[in-house]
Amino acid sequence: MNIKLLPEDWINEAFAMLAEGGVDSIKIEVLAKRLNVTKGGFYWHFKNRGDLLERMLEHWCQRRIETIRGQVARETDPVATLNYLLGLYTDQTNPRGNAIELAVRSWARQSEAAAATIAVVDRERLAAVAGLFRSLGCADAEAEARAYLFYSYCFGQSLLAVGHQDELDQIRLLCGRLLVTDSAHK
Amino acid sequence: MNIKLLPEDWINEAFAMLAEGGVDSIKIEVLAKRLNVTKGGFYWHFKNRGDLLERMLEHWCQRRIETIRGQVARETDPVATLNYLLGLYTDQTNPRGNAIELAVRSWARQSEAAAATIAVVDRERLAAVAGLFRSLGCADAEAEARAYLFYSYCFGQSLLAVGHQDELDQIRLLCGRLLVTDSAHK
DNA sequence: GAGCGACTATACGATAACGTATAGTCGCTC
DNA sequence: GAGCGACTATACGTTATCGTATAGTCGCTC
Repeated sequence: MNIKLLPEDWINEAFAMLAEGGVDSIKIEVLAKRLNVTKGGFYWHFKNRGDLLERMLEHWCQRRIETIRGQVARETDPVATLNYLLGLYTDQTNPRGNAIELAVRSWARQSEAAAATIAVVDRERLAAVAGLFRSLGCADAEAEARAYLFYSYCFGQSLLAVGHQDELDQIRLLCGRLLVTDSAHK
Repeated sequence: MNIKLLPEDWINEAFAMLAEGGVDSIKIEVLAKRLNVTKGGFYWHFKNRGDLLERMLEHWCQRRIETIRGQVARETDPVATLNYLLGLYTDQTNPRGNAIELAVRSWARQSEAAAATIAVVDRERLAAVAGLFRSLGCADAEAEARAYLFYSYCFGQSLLAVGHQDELDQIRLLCGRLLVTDSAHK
């Protein structure tokens, strides 16, 4: 009756659970129930829970790298690209992606494998953004520092729980200026 | 034979577990074992697991507020204070405090109570740091934005997993300049 | 040294999760 | 329409954890 579930489907739903409650909240039977099947199916596709987690990391790593490469490759205006990237983390339009990002990073604090994965992704993203800053005329060291600050801000910001929306919008606008626009005026 | 355990002791050890593995890793029996007693004692001091978690939040909230107030009250040179605060998060000297900070924030994503707690702490800290920036001559809006950027950087930075130590030191030095020193030259 | 308050130790029942085993179903091909 | 590969459903054993109950111990006071 139902269309067959692919490993992708399990992984996707597992990411939803990850976003909602962290790695530890990924329970196989709960996951199966959310997909309206029983856990028997899970063990067809996956060796065990660890296998799922591994494949989630691979999946996430690949997508993140594809995405950042795509975004920078298509770049014409570095400032616009930086502002766009910034928006990915500050906009309320992508709460899920944001939650996943944080959850994976939280996961990395307990798991070597996850830590290794985010290290790969971070290197890629920092290199990409540092490149943008260089094309705005920053020297190598400053470009790297600005990239580092840039991503720290992106992630750290989702950890701060303050302010009302309009107030926040104002603050973030100014932050964007400090992070991006200022670097071009030199 | 053993000196009696106070609720504080339980809470402290629970924070250690929190730092190591997140809220979900706080298991009562494991906690008791780490204190070399059995869980019977736990239920003498605490109504149940939720009670422990609540009291941990209260404890954390109080300490964080005391700390930030103390640090700012004793202030003579705002730049030095800002750099000192920055150091608290970047130095490797306080990995535990850092880990707790992140773990509590991660916890806040699953729990209303934790979210409310960090909101209180964040408000306090942002107000304190914004005050420092104002005393460096920043206008209100800019001071708030800089404070927001400042703390986002602090937390976000512990989420980034890249670079070797010497490289990182260099980057962080520059970030400190972008965040703090620059704001004074206006 | 009896008794009490503040605990700790042990044992228990309940639930939830993991992973396995086994039997069933469904859709496709031949 | 038989058979096969790709799954799903059900049932099971095991372990971890929660919370409770109950009995013990320890140190102090009177």
